Amino acid sequence: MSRFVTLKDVAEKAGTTIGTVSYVLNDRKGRYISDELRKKVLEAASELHYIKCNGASSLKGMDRKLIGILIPQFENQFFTRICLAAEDVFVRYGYDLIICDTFDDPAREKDIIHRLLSQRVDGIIITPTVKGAENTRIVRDVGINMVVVDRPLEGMEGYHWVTTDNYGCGFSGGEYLRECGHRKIIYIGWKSGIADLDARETGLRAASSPDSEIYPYYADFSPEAGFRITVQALDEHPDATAVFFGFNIQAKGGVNAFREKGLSIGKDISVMLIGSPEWANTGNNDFAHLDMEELELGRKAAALLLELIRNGSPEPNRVIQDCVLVEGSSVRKIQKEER
Amino acid sequence: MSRFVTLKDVAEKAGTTIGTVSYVLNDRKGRYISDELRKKVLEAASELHYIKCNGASSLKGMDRKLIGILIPQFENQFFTRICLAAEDVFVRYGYDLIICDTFDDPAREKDIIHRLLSQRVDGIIITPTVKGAENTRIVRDVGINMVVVDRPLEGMEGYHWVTTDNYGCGFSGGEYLRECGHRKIIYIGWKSGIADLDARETGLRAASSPDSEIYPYYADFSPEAGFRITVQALDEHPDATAVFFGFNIQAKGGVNAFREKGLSIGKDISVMLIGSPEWANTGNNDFAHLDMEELELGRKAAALLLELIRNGSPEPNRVIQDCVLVEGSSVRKIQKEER
DNA sequence: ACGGAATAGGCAAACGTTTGCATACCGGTG
DNA sequence: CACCGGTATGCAAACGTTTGCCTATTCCGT
Repeated sequence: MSRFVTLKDVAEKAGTTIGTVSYVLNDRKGRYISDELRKKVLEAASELHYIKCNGASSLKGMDRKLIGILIPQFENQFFTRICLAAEDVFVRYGYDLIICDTFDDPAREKDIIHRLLSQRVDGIIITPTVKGAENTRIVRDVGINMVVVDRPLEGMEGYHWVTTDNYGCGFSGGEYLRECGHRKIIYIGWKSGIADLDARETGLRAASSPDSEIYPYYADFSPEAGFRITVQALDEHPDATAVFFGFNIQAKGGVNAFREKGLSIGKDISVMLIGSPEWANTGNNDFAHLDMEELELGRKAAALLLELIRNGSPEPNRVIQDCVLVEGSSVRKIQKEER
Repeated sequence: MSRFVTLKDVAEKAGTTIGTVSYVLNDRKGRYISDELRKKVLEAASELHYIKCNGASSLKGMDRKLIGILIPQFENQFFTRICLAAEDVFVRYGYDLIICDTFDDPAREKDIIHRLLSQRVDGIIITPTVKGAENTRIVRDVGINMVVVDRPLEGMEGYHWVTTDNYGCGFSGGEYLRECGHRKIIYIGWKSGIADLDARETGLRAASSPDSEIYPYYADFSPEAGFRITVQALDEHPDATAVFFGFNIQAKGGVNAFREKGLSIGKDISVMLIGSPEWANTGNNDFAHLDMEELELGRKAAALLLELIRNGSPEPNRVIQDCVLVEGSSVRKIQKEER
């Protein structure tokens, strides 16, 4: 099938031995090599188009130059942006990124982790499923570096974690809606089983004024479910003046419900969401939202993992990143006298 | 650092030798192994949490179980969808996917290809840059299977290629605009240096009626460039009734130009694009567009590559996928008497 | 009783690297 | 001249697998 040039081939052509070739190509010090021979080796390697076999060198304890990243939803821009940013960091240090989609399925997650270990990756970045703590135990056991992003490993201690301020997201959004005069708010959320994510709703409630009414609705983590639940919520609460989407993926379907119901966004109904999908401010859309700056999140996670791989770090790190409120015409400012 | 269990450890615990363990774990036939010993080996492996080292077995000619995919723009949903679909196919066969962003930079592409070969991937899927033919020569030389997606390898023969019908996209769009009565159309395109992509404009022109006017504008492959060029085009051609975006990435910025100029999409100006970014039909947006069905594209490419890896295939394959016209309220139907 | 399957499993060579150890030459110093 | 440190390179063991080649026992038919 495929035929690769090996050190042996290079050594033969340069008239020396594989040991010497290895030293030259890796530019190792602690060994004397004449300029003449070095040049011959380099030439031979280049002429034969020698490409080192990473798998073989990793057997000798070298870096595999491979990082695995597990995300729960590839179609969710929040996660693809994290990957994008991480990849950009890793390539600078010669690492390749294996990107895996768990589809939020714990069984699939377990499987993927196994495969990644089998590839002997140098490190893992993961946004875990509900069973993440259990599934990642093996990673810790074999001693592979890992950084958790976004969601926590529930029931586990002492891991490295880079995340957003979920409570803050909810709170900032709630504050903005309160300031704009909204008192009856539909909240669309996801019952993920991950306590940390529920803080979005908690934050929203905490920021709302005491006389406010929050109508909570929960659906699956998909645009379709978001659409259906939004229609239902609007039907059941025609008095609501605003809809707050806790998750952009549900919002994507949800925002299509208003057209369906003949409601004009920013006039008949105010809409806001957590996250910055590209549709939020493109074309006719101008949605108020909370930017979680996921590019920065990905960069931080990648940098932390690299640090761990290179130097190790005894004490577990935890980084919480603030979110940024972005105003938009999708939220109407209700005058005092209107209420 | 990390400490993995090896075949030797398992063999010791099971009271046998590594050879036998290997046979058992890989379920190789052609060798007799008593049920008793097999059970002991399996138990030992599971208790010790043995995880095979793929790198070592690939040294012996086994599959690396690793596929590389190169795309020019990670932030472009067209490509992320291709990856998403491909990943989904590959995992079913136990392959991991290394996703790499070339940023359309030939030097980076060359670098990435080198790294992937160094990982001894079993196959490569690539949407090449302008220098793709040159940069992928080495892939062919070492005999690694490769499938090209979307753009061609210009100046090269006999490779496997899965692509969309660029001419057809332009033609279908032009036809639709003609039927809706549009005669003065701004075309926003990308001077990529890739002839195949220019067929989009050619198709548009071919479908337009003879008395039509096409105003072509070209910009870089980014939303920002798309925005600027659209503003300029609108300034220079206030008589145009429609704008046709050849590339969704430019369109993303471009569609924000209309708000800026006080033009209402679907009323004052008609807008259409090639591609199906998620913003096109979300919330207030309802853009007519040409769906290239990239999920299907990714699936086909992955399936073809798998086929090549498993069975090989002498004659190079070429698959061209049709695009689908999706109507939308962004295009106004101009009445005869209005003209 | 004997030859030959069939059953069962050990041994060691290879895959492509990295690296410690050994060798060998040279010039200079005591 | 014996010794030493510096220079330059070869040799071979290991890393964790896979697999071809042995050996040894049992069982059956003649």
